[in-house]
This record gives sequence, C-alpha cells and structure tokens, in this order.
Amino acid sequence: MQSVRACHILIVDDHQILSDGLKAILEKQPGFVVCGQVFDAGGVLSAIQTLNPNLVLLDINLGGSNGIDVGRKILMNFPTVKVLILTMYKQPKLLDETRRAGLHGYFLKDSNPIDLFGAMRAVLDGERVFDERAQTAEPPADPFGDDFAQRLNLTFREVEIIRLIRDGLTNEQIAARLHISPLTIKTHRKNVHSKLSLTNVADLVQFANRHGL
Amino acid sequence: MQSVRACHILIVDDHQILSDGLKAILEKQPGFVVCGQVFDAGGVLSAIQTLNPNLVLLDINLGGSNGIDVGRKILMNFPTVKVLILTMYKQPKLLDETRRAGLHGYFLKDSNPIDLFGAMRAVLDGERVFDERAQTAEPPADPFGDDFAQRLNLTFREVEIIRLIRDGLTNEQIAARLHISPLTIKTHRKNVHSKLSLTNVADLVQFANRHGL
DNA sequence: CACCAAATACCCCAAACGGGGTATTTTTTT
DNA sequence: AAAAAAATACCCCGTTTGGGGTATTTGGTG
Repeated sequence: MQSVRACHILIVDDHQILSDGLKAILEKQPGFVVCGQVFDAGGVLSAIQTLNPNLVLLDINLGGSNGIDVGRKILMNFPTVKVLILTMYKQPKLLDETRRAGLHGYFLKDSNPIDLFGAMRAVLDGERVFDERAQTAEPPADPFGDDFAQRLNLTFREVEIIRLIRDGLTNEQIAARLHISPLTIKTHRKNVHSKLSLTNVADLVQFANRHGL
Repeated sequence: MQSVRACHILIVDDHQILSDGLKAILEKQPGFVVCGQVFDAGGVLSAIQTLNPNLVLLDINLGGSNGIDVGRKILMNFPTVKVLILTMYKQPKLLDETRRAGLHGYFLKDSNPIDLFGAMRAVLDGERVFDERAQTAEPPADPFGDDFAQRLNLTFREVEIIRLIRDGLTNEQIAARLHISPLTIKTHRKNVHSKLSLTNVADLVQFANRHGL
C-alpha cells in the first residue's frame, strides 16, 4: 500500500539503462512513484494523458527530438504538470532555452541523486531549479583538472579557443572576445590542428564534444 | 552473506545519476556485486587495485578523459580484468577503436538492461561483445523514423548531407561520395542553413549531434 | 495534365578557413 | 641567468565556405 500523496513521476529518456536505473533509485525514496517510462519523444503526451504524472523528468537528447521542444508541448497541453530537464549538457544556451520555454528546472546528470531528489521536491513545491554549473558559460577557469589536455599537449589557451570555435565563433569574433589579434587565433588553430591531426572545423567540434569541453 | 562466486563490478561513469541507478538495478541481479563506483578517469587504476573487480563498466566520456584510453591502461596493468565500454555513442569509429584497444565489449546505453546483463556475463565467460548498432555506420536508411526532420522541414537528402558535413567532409568529397556536383551540395547546404537558422559548420555539427544524426 | 516538392546545377562575390613559413614577447621552469 | 614553453603576431597563397541569385529536371499527387 502506498501513500496517495506520493508524487507520480514520468521518466522520459532514450537511454533505457539510465531510465531503469533512475527508476530503481527513485522507488527507494519515500514519496516518489515512477508511474511510467517513455523512451522517445513520440509517446510523451499520450503517456501523460494516461498516467497523469505530477512531474516529468525530461532528457534533452531524445534520439532525434529535442526534449526542450517536448517540454513546451507538455506545458501547452498540461499546464499543471511540472517539467524538469535532466541532461548531460552543461550549456548555457540550452539552460536559457529551457528557462525561456517556461520549464521548471534544468538539472545535470552528473549530479548527486540526493540533490536531484531535492530539486524535484523544490519543483513540486512551485520553485524553479536551474543548475548553476550550466549557467556560468562553462568555466574558462581550468580545463586541466583532468589529464586529457596534458596528454594531448593542449595548452590552456588552445582549449579556450577550441571551445569558442565549437560554439560557432569565427576567428574574428574569438579575437574580439579575447582581445587579441585574429591572426593569433589562426596560429593557435593551426597548432591545435597539428596536435590533434585534424584539418577542419567539423572534426574539431566533434573532438570538443567527445572530450566534454 | 553473499556468494563468494559473485562477479565484482566497478562502475566508471561521470554521471552519478546513471552510476547510482545502474548500481541499484545491478544489485537486484543475483551474481553481480557492485564493488565500487568511480566518477572520473583519475581514480580508476587505484580503485581497481583496491577493490579487485572482475569487470569494469566504462563510459567513454569521462568529463575530459577518453574512456577507451583508460581501458587501455586497465588492460596493461590488470590483464585479467574485463573491460566493457558502456556509452551513448553509436559511432563505428569509437567501436573500432575499442576493438583495436583489445577491450572486451562495446555496449550502448539505450539498450535494455537485461541485454546488458547478458553482455556482462558473456564478457565474463571470455567472449567479446560489440553492439551491432554502433558498427553499421548509422543507417543512411531512414532518418524519418522520428518527426524531427519533418518538423524542421529537412529533406532526406539534406539529412544525408548534414551527416557527411558533420563527419568532416568537404563539399567536394561529399559530391564525390554521392556522385553529384559540388555545387549541388552547396545549394543543399544553403537551404539547410536557412531552414535551421545557422551560418557555419560548427553550429551545424552541434545541431547534428544534438539531434542524434 | 497541372502542380509541387525535391533534387539537381550554375552564376556572382565576399568571408572564412587551412597550411606553409617566421618572429617577438611573455611566462614558466630548470 | 639560461632554457623551454606558451602566447602573441605577421607573411605568403590556395581552398573552402557562406549567401544572394536563377534554372532545369525529376517524381509524385491531386
């Protein structure tokens, strides 16, 4: 027998292993009941209709669809349902989009589950919760906590520039941002290409994504 | 009291929510014991030394480090430990790298946990397990299973070309691949930019990644 | 058949990138 | 203080991309 006051949760994530795992730990928490799991964007609205959850945990990357768009649709159709984005992306752009979409929170997958439960309760209490780590335009601070930069012989400045290239800035724009000459950016870029054996922007962006810059 | 024959597992993943969740469902499985969790590349080797696992579940994206490299180090230092890559990346390149590194398997996070348990048992029995879905260079077949392409008014050809751009090919190379003129690629590209409100390769690659192309 | 979306192909020109150099200054390490 | 590493900046030139057009052909669908 379970409390009628328990919060009903719908998990929307295309990674079944995460979804099932999250369900397992949520169900050990008193007050939370996972009333359903959806693995793609398609079935979300009908699942909400059927299962009537209080809160939807929503991934952004839904194998082809954008979770934030899905969140918008949820709000339009079910204004009382809370929507909490649960994602791996520490990108201010996505957090802003989530906020502008009127969703109730943005939470990172590398967080402590305990904190997630706290965020969920806060959202259910009517608060909005946005993870700071995704707001502060990723720390230009120190990409060297890990050893990957050293391993690849990338310097601090190079990592900094890779990030800006990934974000779609041109040499000119990067130069303006860093208050140095565009020609210097070009040099850094050539060095990066040489170090990583790349020849174009696309591969560099892929590299940046893969290494979580 | 637990069976002395239980397989001891170390989970290496920077997403604590996934790690804890996976631990929760693994511990419901008879024969599996999670002997430890590591959240970054740094502590892996010493954790293995201390905890003596039979199998390491290893993510590729370790917040700055490459899991496959970590896997190589594990094999060098602990040749009897099995290493199973558990990742979201359906990329043949990464699967090949895993195979060449001599690791024991490559498994996708959007799989059924039951299948994961099967793969783990197979690996422990000395087999190697590589998920087919990451081998078959993602299906150029049908990007329209989801609605995203329609939603964004992208045509089949456009999606096809976006993929090739993302993979770092130039217009010339794409044209050769598709047996059409480079100028046609250019036109498609312009149309894509217009439809998606993009202006450069970097943003296009980000788009492709985010939508799982 | 008429219509329309999709795919094909070209014109123009400007902007940006890619790769080969060299060189100076600043910072860090030895 | 000397050496090494990092960051800065420029030269060359060719390739590639970006964006404004226009136009033909192809394959459905009403």
